Amino acid sequence: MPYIKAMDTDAAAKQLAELGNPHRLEAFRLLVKAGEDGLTVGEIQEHLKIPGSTLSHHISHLVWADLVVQERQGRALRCRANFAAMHALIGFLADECCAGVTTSCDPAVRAKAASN
Amino acid sequence: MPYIKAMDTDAAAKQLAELGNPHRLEAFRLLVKAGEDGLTVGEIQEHLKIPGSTLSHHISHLVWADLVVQERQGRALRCRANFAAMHALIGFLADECCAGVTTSCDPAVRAKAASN
DNA sequence: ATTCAATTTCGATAATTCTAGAAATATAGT
DNA sequence: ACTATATTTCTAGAATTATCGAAATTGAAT
Repeated sequence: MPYIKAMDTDAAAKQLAELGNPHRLEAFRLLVKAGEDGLTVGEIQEHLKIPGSTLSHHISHLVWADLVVQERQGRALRCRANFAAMHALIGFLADECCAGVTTSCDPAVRAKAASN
Repeated sequence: MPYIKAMDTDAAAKQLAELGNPHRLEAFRLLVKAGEDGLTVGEIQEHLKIPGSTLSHHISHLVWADLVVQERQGRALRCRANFAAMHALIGFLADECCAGVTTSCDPAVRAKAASN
């Protein structure tokens, strides 16, 4: 049974490639750390210190790959990591490297591991 | 406690970028499926059906990123997935997305999950 | 030594991605 | 309507990556 839903190689490659850029990976890391609150584009920019147009380009990549979702809040755009997509990607990689086991991102696995 | 060893963002980005190419991801998938036996470059080529020079280029990327190791066997080059590196990468991603839990690639977690 | 087989290196071109300034758009406040 | 803020879109150049044929390398076999 696939973790969330079957992911084909091309979709996984797309997401991996998007995460494979230092600026984008760092931005994504920040968003994960920020959790459900997410961060605005401006807040991300304060950390990355790169021009807005460059950052916007990178974030649009992450959105296009469905790794980040955006929601407008007034004149700011709030970005959030798409945790479900990330879990699916990790599940795909775990399938590749561990021959089908689920990841501990799976609540069921975490519960079992925690019960000790 | 990090999964295998701490991985910095740039190293992770490098590996993610290398896996983020459809040809390379497919080649890596084949190597994972092949397990410890690995595959020769020629065997990989039979599957991918791309020119040898192109394939060689892609494999050298995977080797450079430490995701694949090569060993000469007569006139063939046998390639193997670097499972330890893959585990470390998945561990890094899991840290990013699950706030520090280990992956089920971790034998301890797998044992706990299996004991039910 | 010659030949064959497996793979890499070279070299050139095509395609993609990155970067960032300038202009445009969207929203809120006055 | 005007102004300021937040962010994107446009545009173009620079840099990187992908592709693949041809030539070179490596090792095995005759």
